Amino acid sequence: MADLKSVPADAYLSLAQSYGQTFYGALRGGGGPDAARNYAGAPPPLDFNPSSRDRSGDSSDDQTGDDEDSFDPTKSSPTYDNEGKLIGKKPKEQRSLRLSINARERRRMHDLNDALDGLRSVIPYAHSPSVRKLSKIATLLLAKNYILMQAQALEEMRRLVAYLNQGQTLSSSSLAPFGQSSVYPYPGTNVPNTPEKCSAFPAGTSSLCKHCTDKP
DNA sequence: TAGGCCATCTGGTCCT
DNA sequence: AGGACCAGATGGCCTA
Repeated sequence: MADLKSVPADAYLSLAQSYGQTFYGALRGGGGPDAARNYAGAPPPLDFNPSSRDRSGDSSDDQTGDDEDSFDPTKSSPTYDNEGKLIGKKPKEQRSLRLSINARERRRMHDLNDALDGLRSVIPYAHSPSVRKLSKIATLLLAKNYILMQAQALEEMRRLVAYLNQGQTLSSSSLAPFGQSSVYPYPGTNVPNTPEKCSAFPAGTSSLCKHCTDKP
């Protein structure tokens, strides 16, 4: 499903067009085996485990987990609140509440990342180990363009179906062979037998349309 | 080394 | 009150 083959090459290029550096940078990144190093990892486990994450070297990560923190006064002293809101609470309670909030936020971000992974899995781009995973912004932009492209393809298909239906009706009444009918499915478009440009697809040519693909 | 990307922490705001 | 959401700050990792 999420295969490059499902999208014509030119369409794919146009998909990437609005991306700019971010997208190309992501694709470019895949050179060596280490290109996908950090990005080849599975989505974060549901139950967060700092030791299982590649980026556990992050200093802030040391505070993750719900009970692992040996309270570091230099990092989060109760006095950090200059509004005085938390001053009245016991430091342990404050700390516990903070950790709980942090854990929730972490979970929320992991869910968001899981959703992004799901999105990446259904949009067409090279899912090869040698290609770096799309960044978040690139994923969103590519998905948007992909949706727009699919909508356009759907519309094109609808028009073609309408055109074919009409052609069938006319040919059954032996007016003209299909493709040479003087009647076109769109008002005001009396198309000659070999049109310069297919008016069925104003946005351009279509691989679905005989007029567009046939060379005179 | 600069820039891009990311995870996490944190405080604020809004909603139930 | 507690949870969800958001945006800013921070620091780490990686690549050109």
